[in-house]
Amino acid sequence: MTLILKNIEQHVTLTVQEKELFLSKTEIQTYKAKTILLNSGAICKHSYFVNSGILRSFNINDNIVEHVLTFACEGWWIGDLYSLLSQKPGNLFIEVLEDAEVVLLSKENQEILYREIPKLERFFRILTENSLVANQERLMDNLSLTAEERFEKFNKKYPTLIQKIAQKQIASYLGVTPEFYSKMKSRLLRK
Amino acid sequence: MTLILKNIEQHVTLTVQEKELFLSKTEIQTYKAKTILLNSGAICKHSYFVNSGILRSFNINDNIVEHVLTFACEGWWIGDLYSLLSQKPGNLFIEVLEDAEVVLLSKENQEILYREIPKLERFFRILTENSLVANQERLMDNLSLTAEERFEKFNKKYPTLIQKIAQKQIASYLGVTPEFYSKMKSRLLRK
DNA sequence: AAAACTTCTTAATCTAGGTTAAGTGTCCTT
DNA sequence: AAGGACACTTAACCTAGATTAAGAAGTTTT
Repeated sequence: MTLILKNIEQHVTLTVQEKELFLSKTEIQTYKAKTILLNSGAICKHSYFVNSGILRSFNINDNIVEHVLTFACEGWWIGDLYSLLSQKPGNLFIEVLEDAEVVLLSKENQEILYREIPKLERFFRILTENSLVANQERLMDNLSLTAEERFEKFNKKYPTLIQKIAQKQIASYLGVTPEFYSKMKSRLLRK
Repeated sequence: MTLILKNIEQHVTLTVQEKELFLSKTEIQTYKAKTILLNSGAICKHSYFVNSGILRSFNINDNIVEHVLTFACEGWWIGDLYSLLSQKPGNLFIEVLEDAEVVLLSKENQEILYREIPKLERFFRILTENSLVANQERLMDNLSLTAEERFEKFNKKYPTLIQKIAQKQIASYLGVTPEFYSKMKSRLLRK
């Protein structure tokens, strides 16, 4: 259960009281695979931290095609940041891909915690900075690499994910169709 | 000159002393168009805030093709966040597109300011959150929209930029070749 | 353990956007 | 004001990846 505290203490140090206060403002839930934690069009009320299992966030465009924005495994945060910050309806779905235990931190409690434990401003600043760096890299990769190059990079970066989740999810993350993903994979295996 | 203070005060309130301290840790420079402020392979030492003019950040892949990550006009921040945070050599160039006046904030001074004015943790957290939201939207747009749709969205979002900078820059931001951009533009005009 | 569903594979065909190339316009330089 | 370097356009042709379709292989449900 202290996974989330370990996560925080990678960047800032908390006192025992602060840890207790933090935990008192969170809530733990378990969810079965296929559960939808957030629907497109809804307002995102929580940040989610994954204790175990796998979640994903994705949107669906006019053509009814899904596109994965993020996967979140053990020790990762996930949410619809746009909706969470603006408290307006978002475009993202958040779904459980593999039975999961999740820590929920509501927006209100997050704001209370910023006031009570200012160090958490620093923690979430660093967390967000790291996400932004990763996102910028992915954006540039999508602009400048071929699907095959992105696939190989993904393989190296998340070797365990590939065994755990459906191919179509990875295809969707990479921005290709499942058919093309399959073709690409067999082409690479033949080498 | 107080543009940067106005920018900060959109999210947090500073005392007169804090404002003075902040400004004392920054430096103003003017640059001619085509000046390179940061080279790929170099370590990024500063965050840049644009008082006037236009900058861009971009990378260059193996094929010698440029891809624009960001434009920054009056009132925007720019930098190579990856390199700035890690203090490792980055992949981005930062270049002046239109004669500019820029506020430089060094990484060391930024860290001093975090210590002296903890509210700035909050400011930069919010700034980074907003960048991340914008980046995530752009990423999803690149995955799910056609070049034409991205072009129209860009038009609506940054109507003034289009008059000011070369078409090839916008093409590069959208992820298409200048030739295709030109074709697309005349196709849209014919409607 | 059969039915029903979903995922994955393979292959033929199609298209958004890339490449190459040649010509025109524009704006720095000197 | 002439020359040179870019920036933009147009057009013919090309390709990475999409679409469609149909079958095979797992999974889940009953």
